Amino acid sequence: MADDSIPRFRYTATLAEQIELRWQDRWQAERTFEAPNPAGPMAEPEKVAGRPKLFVLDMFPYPSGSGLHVGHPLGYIGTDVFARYKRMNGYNVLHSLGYDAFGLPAEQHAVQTGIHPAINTEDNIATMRRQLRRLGLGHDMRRSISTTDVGYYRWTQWIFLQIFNSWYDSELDRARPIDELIAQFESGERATDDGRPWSQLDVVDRRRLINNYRLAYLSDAPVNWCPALGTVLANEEVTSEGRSERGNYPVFRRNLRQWMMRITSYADRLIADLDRLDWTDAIKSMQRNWIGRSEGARVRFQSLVGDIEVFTTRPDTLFGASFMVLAPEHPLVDALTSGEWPDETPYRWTGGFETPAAAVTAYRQLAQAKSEMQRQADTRDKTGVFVGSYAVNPTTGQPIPVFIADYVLMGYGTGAIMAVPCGDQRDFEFARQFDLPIPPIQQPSAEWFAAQGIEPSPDTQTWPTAYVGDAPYINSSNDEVSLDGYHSIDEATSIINEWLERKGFGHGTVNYKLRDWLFSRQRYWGEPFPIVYDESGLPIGLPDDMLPVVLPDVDDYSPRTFDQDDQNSDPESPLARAEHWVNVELDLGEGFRHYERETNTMPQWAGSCWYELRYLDPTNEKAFVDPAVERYWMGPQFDGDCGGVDLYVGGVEHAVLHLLYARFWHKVLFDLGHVSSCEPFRRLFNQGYIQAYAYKDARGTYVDAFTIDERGNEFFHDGQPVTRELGKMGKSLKNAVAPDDLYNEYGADTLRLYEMYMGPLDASRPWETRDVVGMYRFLQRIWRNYVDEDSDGSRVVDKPTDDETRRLLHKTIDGVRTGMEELRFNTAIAKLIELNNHLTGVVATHGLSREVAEPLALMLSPLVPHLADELWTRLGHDHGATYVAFPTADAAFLVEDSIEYPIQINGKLRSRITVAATADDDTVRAAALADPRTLEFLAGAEPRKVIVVRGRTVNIVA
RNA sequence: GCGGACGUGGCGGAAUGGCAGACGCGCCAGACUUAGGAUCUGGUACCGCAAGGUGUGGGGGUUCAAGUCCCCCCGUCCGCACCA
Repeated sequence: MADDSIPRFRYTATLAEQIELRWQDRWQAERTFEAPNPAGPMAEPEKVAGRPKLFVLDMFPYPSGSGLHVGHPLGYIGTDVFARYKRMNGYNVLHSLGYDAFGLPAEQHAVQTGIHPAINTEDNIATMRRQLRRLGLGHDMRRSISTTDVGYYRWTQWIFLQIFNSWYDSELDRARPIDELIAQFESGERATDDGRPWSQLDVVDRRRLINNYRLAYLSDAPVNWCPALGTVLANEEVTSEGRSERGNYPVFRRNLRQWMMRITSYADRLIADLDRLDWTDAIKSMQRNWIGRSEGARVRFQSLVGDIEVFTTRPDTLFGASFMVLAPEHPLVDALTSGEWPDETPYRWTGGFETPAAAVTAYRQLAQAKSEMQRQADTRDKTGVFVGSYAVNPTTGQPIPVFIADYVLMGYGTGAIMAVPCGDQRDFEFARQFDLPIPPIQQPSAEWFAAQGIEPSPDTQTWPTAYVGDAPYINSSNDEVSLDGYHSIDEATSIINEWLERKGFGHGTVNYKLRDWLFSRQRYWGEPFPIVYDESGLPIGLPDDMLPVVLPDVDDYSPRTFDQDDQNSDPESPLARAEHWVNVELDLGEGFRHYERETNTMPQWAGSCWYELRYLDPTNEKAFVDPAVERYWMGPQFDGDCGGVDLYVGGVEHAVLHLLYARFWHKVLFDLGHVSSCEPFRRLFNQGYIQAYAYKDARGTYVDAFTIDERGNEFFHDGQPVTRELGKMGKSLKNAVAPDDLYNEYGADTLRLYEMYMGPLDASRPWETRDVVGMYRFLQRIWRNYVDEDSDGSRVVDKPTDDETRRLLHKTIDGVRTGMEELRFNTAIAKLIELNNHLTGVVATHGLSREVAEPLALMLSPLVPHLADELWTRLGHDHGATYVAFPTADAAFLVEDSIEYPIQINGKLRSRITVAATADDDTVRAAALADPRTLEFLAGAEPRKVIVVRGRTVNIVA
């Protein structure tokens, strides 16, 4: 294309870039997006007064070194459009973007290059800020913190200490300062765990006792040890195959001393408060599933070596418990394993081994090997062995055999179950596998038997499956309690629970899948714990005035990693090598003494648990956030509201971990009175992903997606056929499109507009570079309607527009407002295109009336702010459109003079009539019936019924 | 298996229970052009020359009226997954 063929002042990528860079500089110089606070160093009370506030938040990114692709900023553009729209509606909008910068990639980069991760992180953040700035995002840069800033993580450490110095009062159902617990022990109001009076405990015992109550505590419980990564992992970071989420390495259960957070104390509140949040059902249900609340009972079964406690959701089926199953690693298994097989032990139960001990050992090995083989191909065959001893069913007094089997998991409930084969499908299958009796305790309905294709019968040998559900109980009574004749699970459960409690065999309870949160990692690039140890080996929280505990500079950042299968290896924190840092002399109230620092660091999740709060008051050195500032931006807004961020936008990948952890921390801070909001994120919106086609050759290798020949429905690379699939955009799929390419070709406003136009923000959609041109053409047409392409002169005229255009303008304003409010920018843009298409016809002859030019420029402002500000100032205004009121539709122009009614006969569109908008139903009805086409279709017959829907339609039932 | 979301032209997608397919891409035609990968105008669900008919995964239902509400089935995607 020859350059001289383009009009000099056309809206090209070059012109767009000039406009965009100029406005970006001006916004920065004029501090356009700095949001005033009600108090503190960013206080501008006169700007805050009388305006509603809005806190818009993006899930902050990890500052990757590899650069952005067009998929990354989708959500950021969405929040920017919304924030800009709200600013124009008078809101005081807080919108910023920080960086979640601790974590593995920076550390690995440091190990490889020998450059300190802090330097690399800083570089990456600078790069990312530059790339995002080019998009024209209206962020308050003063608030753009990084989790790795000492000024930030000092408060992460402070919050850790708040959690460490708290306990959960289950009666008041909230966290309280640990001092209040100590006071309860001192006064005797609360008994110590072993009953000894507080005064008789020595200092170390007291500390040990208190430590058991802290919300952050050290535990020797089994944790997930990943030798290949050289660190322990949270349950949430381990896949269902027992491998690491990151890297897919084997993970082993090991007893190691690690920091835990008592998130389980908050399980019920984390579930209950979901009802008060404006989140999608999908995310809420993921959180509920993850917490996994189930109501049931704990029941103790006597055995020769002590009670075996089980958790069951069906205590009503206790009479049918005919055997027990323990997880292979259950602590009672060794004691329960008898010296030899009892008489008449079926051969099948023994696994073919001479002794129970041999069978148990062999089975445990098998179970372990199986979990390492990732339980591929749903081999759900029930396996297990008899341990050679019996327990007693408390309802019947009968001995029942005890098995171990891998279908019972140590990590859930008590790691042991009572097996009720007639009422639980897994137990049923196990019973069938081992020829165990299946005593019937419920009489299913005739319909059930019919559905199974068998005759009704209490003989469970004929049943193809277990029966689960309400049904009359049978064989369910002893001298003291009877369920026989009852037929609802709820009724039977409360009866049996009452009996269990009375007899001391058990009690109703609630069980959760959620476990306490493993909070320590053997990593360098993370927040150091504000914890030291004295000679007792017990942890001591540092006083606030010793914060921050700064991450020491070390020569070797690398974690000690091991062969991925070396499960006997031990974690070793890189910080342990910084001996001068680990060993400190501190005065903690008893004069200077020697202490050793905690050498673990916090997990990457820590920094993202509270960053939204720091945006509010990023420079505060007295507090993590000024309470008045927090109350202003995040406080409850209405009755029953928890408060929190007004709009939080991010991907579903954080549905569980980040959102659960952040809610937990926020609730602790709420309980302790540090924040006024009881939830961090009132409204959560999950943006979709930008997908892109990826192409694989015959060998299954991804090939460059930009050198594909498309012939009909077939695709070729270098002449070879390749297959197409839709995936996430990214380097590994060789289908990433860089924003720079779009800037060069079209400009940032076009890119913004295209991303918003592709579809609703919450849907994923494939990127099509060839579609971008549509938005480019639209902006060019806009430009051409305002500016003469040849002379750069204005085409705007100071005279009123015509009626038709005016009505369309107000309809557009109405539609655009709706789209903006509902985050459906695609429909808002469509309305703007319609208006502009109409204007294109008008402008050629009449010029562009200022009456339309001004509101159109303003409506464009949230979407294409650079172009809009340029047009706005060309209209004679001194400043950009950021704080100019968004146009309001005048209802007078939304009503038409006349309305065209479609006439349906028997629901089918047959004709149209046009009547005055003021016509009442009878008039419309008469006009419809007088319509020649209607008469033709009715062929003289009387209509049975005529329905007139004002302003919509007429339906005639013939 | 359980839970959640969803299914509309060649493609991305629009439709408070009230004219299905707004808007964009692509495609077709025309205008202006030495030229068009610029711009402007018109057309474009499917079948049919037309009149007309058929159409929102499939089947049933509610309703004057269903893409939208209800039931069943099929399919896609996401999460959890031997959770007692």
